[in-house]
Amino acid sequence: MPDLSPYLEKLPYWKDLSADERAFVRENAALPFYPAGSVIYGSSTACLGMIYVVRGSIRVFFLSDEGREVTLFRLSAGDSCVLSAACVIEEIDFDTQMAVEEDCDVLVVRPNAFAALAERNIHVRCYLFETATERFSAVMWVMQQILFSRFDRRLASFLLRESARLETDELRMTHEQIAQQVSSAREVVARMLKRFAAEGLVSMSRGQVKIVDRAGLRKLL
Amino acid sequence: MPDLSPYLEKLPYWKDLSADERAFVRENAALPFYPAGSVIYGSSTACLGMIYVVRGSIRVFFLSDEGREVTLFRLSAGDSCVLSAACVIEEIDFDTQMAVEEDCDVLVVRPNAFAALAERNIHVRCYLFETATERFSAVMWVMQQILFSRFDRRLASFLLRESARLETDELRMTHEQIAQQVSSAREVVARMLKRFAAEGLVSMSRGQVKIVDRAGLRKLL
DNA sequence: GTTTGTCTGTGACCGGGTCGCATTTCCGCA
DNA sequence: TGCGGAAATGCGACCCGGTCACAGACAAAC
Repeated sequence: MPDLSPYLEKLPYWKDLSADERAFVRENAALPFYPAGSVIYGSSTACLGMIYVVRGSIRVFFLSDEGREVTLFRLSAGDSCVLSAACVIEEIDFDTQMAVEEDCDVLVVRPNAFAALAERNIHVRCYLFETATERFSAVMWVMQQILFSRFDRRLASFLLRESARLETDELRMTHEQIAQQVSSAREVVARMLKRFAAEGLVSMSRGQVKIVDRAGLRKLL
Repeated sequence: MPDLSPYLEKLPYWKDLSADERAFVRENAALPFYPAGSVIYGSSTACLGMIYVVRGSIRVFFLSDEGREVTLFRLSAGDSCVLSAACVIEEIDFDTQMAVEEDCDVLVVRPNAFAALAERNIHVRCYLFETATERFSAVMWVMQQILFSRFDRRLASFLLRESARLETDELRMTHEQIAQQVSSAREVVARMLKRFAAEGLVSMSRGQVKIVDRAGLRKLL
């Protein structure tokens, strides 16, 4: 059993806990490892609780009955999230899925413990709603994109963002993976990338997209 | 200048305020009247502040550059909302519009005052994020509908909900108004209503839709 | 009556999601 | 070295719903 202290101290509300409460959290926390590809939270899994990502990255998305996915946001090292504790938060009554993109170590505070804590300590309660609100804000931006932006814009914007994030203009992703991130279908991404390629904005090869004309892409926004 | 006390006491966080804070709110509150049709908050208006609806109803929606609207939720008597104070809440950085549906009396706490209050009083701060989260939850439901539900379902569901809410099966609404509520276009609503009528689910006349076969509509869900 | 504005009906078109299947590329392994 | 299968891509047909451009149809005011 590893010592969780260094991670527990990273919790945004740790400083607002009493000694008793800290002990209580310590007893109800764990640090599981999740391999890439695993689904850590969703309709088929039990309630997870509040999470803090120590290493790796997680994709949070809607899943429809027919299997369509809409990506809401991604969590990476240092992020915490309470949507995985939705089941014990009465103010939140919708359901999301969480899938691991890169191998993850995740600090988990069990759902009931977290709920009890939020009940007793107003700082924790405040933290809970505050992070939820921040996610809200981010998700609203995504929704505006999906609802109002033509697909060429959305794809161009994604390619530019991703290239900036990874500091390279050779993106190692399949059309399928891109489609997942921009919440569209593989064929649609392929169609548009082909158009982009015809216009000299990008070049393609199996499993990779290379940005050729960054300025041209930016003009689409 | 009317006495605002009876309304101020309805604020969810009123009981958590000190005497000083109550006086402060009193000095920074107002009770304007807004006629149906007016836009009380949006890209073209100043920041409004935290609101509490005393009478009437308000529609909150996204507005795209091209003028498309997506209805998020509606506020009616007794509801409060902080999205109209988004400009002073750094955790919220997206923008909505608010339009009056039925003549409204609205208790308003000016933005800076509300922000100052939230800064000083953790209960107010907690209230702020808590209501934001509740809206979040409701909006997510709407988004799931728009993203995943076929239009016939969405329309049927709206007709049934509205008929239940108003306790009548004769809905006095134009196609245009219906389209606004379900975030679609007038022509699309007309098409679908015609189909519903052909199937004997509803009957139509100018400015009104009558639900004929409630069970049939429900079967669409 | 006529006028005017609101409401509704309709056909054509477009973007993008869906489906089915063909083809190419990669990679492990005989 | 070549083969088999999975993964990745290409592509045409179709559907749903949003958009556009009109053309009636109806109601209230005069």
